[in-house]
Order: sequence, then C-alpha cells, then structure tokens
Amino acid sequence: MAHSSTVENYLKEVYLGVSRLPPGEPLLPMGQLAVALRVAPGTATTMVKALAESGLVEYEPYNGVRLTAAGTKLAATVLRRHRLVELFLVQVMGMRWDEVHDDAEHLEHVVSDRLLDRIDEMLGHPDTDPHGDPIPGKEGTILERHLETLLTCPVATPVVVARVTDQDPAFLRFVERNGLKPGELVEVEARDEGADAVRLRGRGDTSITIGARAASKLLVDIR
Amino acid sequence: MAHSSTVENYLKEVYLGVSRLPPGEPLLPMGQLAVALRVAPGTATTMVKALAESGLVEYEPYNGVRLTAAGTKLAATVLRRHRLVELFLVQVMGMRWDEVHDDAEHLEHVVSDRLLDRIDEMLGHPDTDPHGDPIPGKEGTILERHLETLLTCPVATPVVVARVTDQDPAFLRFVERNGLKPGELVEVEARDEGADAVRLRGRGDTSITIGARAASKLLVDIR
DNA sequence: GAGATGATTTTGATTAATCAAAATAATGAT
DNA sequence: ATCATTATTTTGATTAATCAAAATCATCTC
Repeated sequence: MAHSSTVENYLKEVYLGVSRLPPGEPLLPMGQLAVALRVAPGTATTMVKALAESGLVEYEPYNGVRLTAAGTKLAATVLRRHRLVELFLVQVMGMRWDEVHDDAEHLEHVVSDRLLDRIDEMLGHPDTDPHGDPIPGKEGTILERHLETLLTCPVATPVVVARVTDQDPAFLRFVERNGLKPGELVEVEARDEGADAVRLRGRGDTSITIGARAASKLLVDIR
Repeated sequence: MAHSSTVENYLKEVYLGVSRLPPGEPLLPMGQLAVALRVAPGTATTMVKALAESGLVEYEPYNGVRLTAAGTKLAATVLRRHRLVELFLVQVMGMRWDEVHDDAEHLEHVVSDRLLDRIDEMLGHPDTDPHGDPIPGKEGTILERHLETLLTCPVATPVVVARVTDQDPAFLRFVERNGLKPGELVEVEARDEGADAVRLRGRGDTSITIGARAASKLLVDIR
C-alpha cells in the first residue's frame, strides 16, 4: 500500500501517460497504463483502486485514472530521481545516452535523498536530462514548457531540438547519427503529407528525410 | 526462487555470518541468520530450505546453513557490488565512510554489470573498500587474508590498521576521530585483561585506551 | 537420566503483486 | 436500435516473503 517501487512505477506511468494525452482530456485509460507497465489489464485495475484508496490517484471506473496532488508530487520525485540519474550516468560515468535508461529505471527507486543531492550538486542543478526531459524540482514542481514538434513547427525556419520523447536505444542512436540531439540546430525544408515524411537540413548541407512518426518525437524550440 | 534481492541478502548474510564464525565449524546457526536479516526465525528456516532446493546453500536441520559453490559465487558478486559502490560513494561522490553503508545496501541489488564495470574502472580496479573489506573479483574470487586484531597482535610492535569489521556509523566516526582508519600506523602499548581494555599509541604522542570489544573489530597488518 | 531452558521448525495466516479467464460495460457500425 | 467488437472489471488462484504462536528438538543442569 505504501510507497513500494511498484507504487512509484504506477504513479510515474500515470503521469507520463496523462501528459502524452491530448490536452484537456486528462484521464488515462486503464489499457494504456497496463501496456506501459507490462501487466495484465486486471492487474492495473486492482492496483489503481488501491492507489485511489490511498489518495494518490483519482479513478473513474471505465474512464480511467489521473493523479491527485499527492500523487503528482510523488511521481515528480520519481521522475527527478530518474532524470538526474540518467544525466549523471552520461556526464559523470561516461555512458552513452542510449544505454542509461534501464539503469535509471532501477536506480530511481533506491537512490537516497542524500546521494541525489550530491548528484544534483555535482551536475550543477541541471534542469533537463540528456533527452531534454525536464528535471522536476526538489519540491515536485515540473516545468513542462510547450514545444512544437518537427511535424508542427513552421517550415523554412531555424529551430533548435529541445527534447526527444522516445527512449528506444535504436531510435536514439538514429537521432545522434543524424545530428538531431537536443541543442542541435535544424530547419524543416518541406513536409509531404502523402509520403508521411518530413525533409530537414541540419548544420552541414546534407538534408535528410524522416518519417512523420519520428518527426513527432522530436520537440523543437522556435527561436 | 530465482535471484530476487531477498535471495541476494540471504546469501550475503550466510557468507558474512559463516566468515565470522570460529574457523573449522562452518555452519551458520539459523538464529544468527534470522537476527542478521531482521526476520523471524521461522522465516529464515523457510527461506533457507528454498535456497537449499535451488542448490545455493546446504542446510542441516537444527545445525545450520552454509553456502554451496554456486551460492558462494552469487554472494561474492553481491559483495563485489556492495563494496565497489561504497568505495565509489566515498571516492567519487565525496560521501563520508560512515554514511555510505545504507545506500550501498540498496544499490548492490540494482547496479548493472555495465555500470559496475565503469565504477571499477574509474576506481582503478581497487581491491579493498573504505573499511578495508576485500572486493571480490569479477569471477567471484574473494581474497580473505588472515589478519590479527588489536586484541591478538604482538605488543610494542608497529602495525598498520587494515580493516574495520563494524559498519556502525558511530563506531566508524570514533575510529576516524582517533586516527584508526585503514592505513594508519598504530602500536599496542599494553593490554589489561581485567579492565578488558587495550592501550595504543598512533602517530602523535597521545595514547588512547579502547575496549576489548572495539579492539577486536580493528584488524591489523603485522609489518 | 529427567526436567528445564533455549533454539529451531511447523503450522496457519497475511500482504503485495501478479495472471488467466469469465463477466460486464461501452462503443461503433450497420 | 441491435449486434458485434473492444475495453474494462471481477473472480479465483498463485507466488514470494513475511509473522505469531504452537510444537518439536537439543542441550545443559542437577
């Protein structure tokens, strides 16, 4: 009932799931939660009812689940641990950004406040992790700034990649190979609705074409 | 049954418990194991029987438990993780040696091989942790060298503290305050059986007196 | 050697987390 | 509106880990 790593994972996934939803409809369907957590649907239902009992989520049968204030705060501390750890593994331990997710997934549940403080300090109180995901503050404040994607940003306008919303190692390596990591300057040359593709140009003259699905995972800052 | 952190803890405590026993009598009584793991006696019995079933320990009812070769290997990898993590927290993260045990206790179960390799490399493949405990090799080899204690070593002979076999933070701070950390040079001036005490002199002229119980936890290298 | 004492094992229950499969509710299409 | 499909919830079981308390075993003392 109280604060196991299972609970932390449920809250984290509810947070992430809801934030991936179209805005204004903030109830995460049970099915999506179950898939994210790789558990049977019934398992998610049972667990969510228990979390609702503890005041961490609101649960509407057949509609879905959302976090309460208390749940949001706990989810934020888990995300803070996860993201600080990821950045630490890259910056300090010299690991690649595509190989830190699994370690962080485990470490996020066991890193003590004391150790996390050291990590935070050592990294200079960063506010984003290697993927551009915001690192929640100590008190649970999350600064989710609104960003366009390469699918929605203006064409023929220089933009800066700010965030990559897919942790799949193969995708991350693809992103890196093509100079599309957070911080890189790119420009959408054209979009082809029919071909479901986006053509872009980074630094250097080479232009590349990526699928719409991939483009939608690259968030950019319109500078 | 297979490789949970509970299993890892049982194996670790069997290893540590047996090694604390008088040599030649290598069966750890259930009671001691239960105390070390802070579980009820019956719990330890049940669990140990399951571990025996898995071939990780040998269990003799009413006599106690010892590790098999497979169990020893697994225990060694847990100790390796624990001790490398402790040293890492001290050397790299700048934590005090008396505050790293609890973090290591949790981290030892989740650190991946990849991350552990980085840590090991970063520390230059060390062979002891901050308390002087030997760090098992990658393949599970543990070099437990025989050491005297301040209770058994020759009197009026310079010796070097090699290992402190008590993780209690208060004790560790006491050790540090009195210049008795591993590496420090000391000399037993006299022992008083009756008073249950040992008088020693470190660098500097001040001599201090410690109890026999404390003296027995300070292992020294007779150089 | 016969209790008494202490350690160990058994027994019966409990909790957290899970699954498979049956039952039910919601949704969409004709 | 009705039926079929899909999503969700219920039900009944299972597994790992634990405890309290009863039963059993071993040992020590006289």
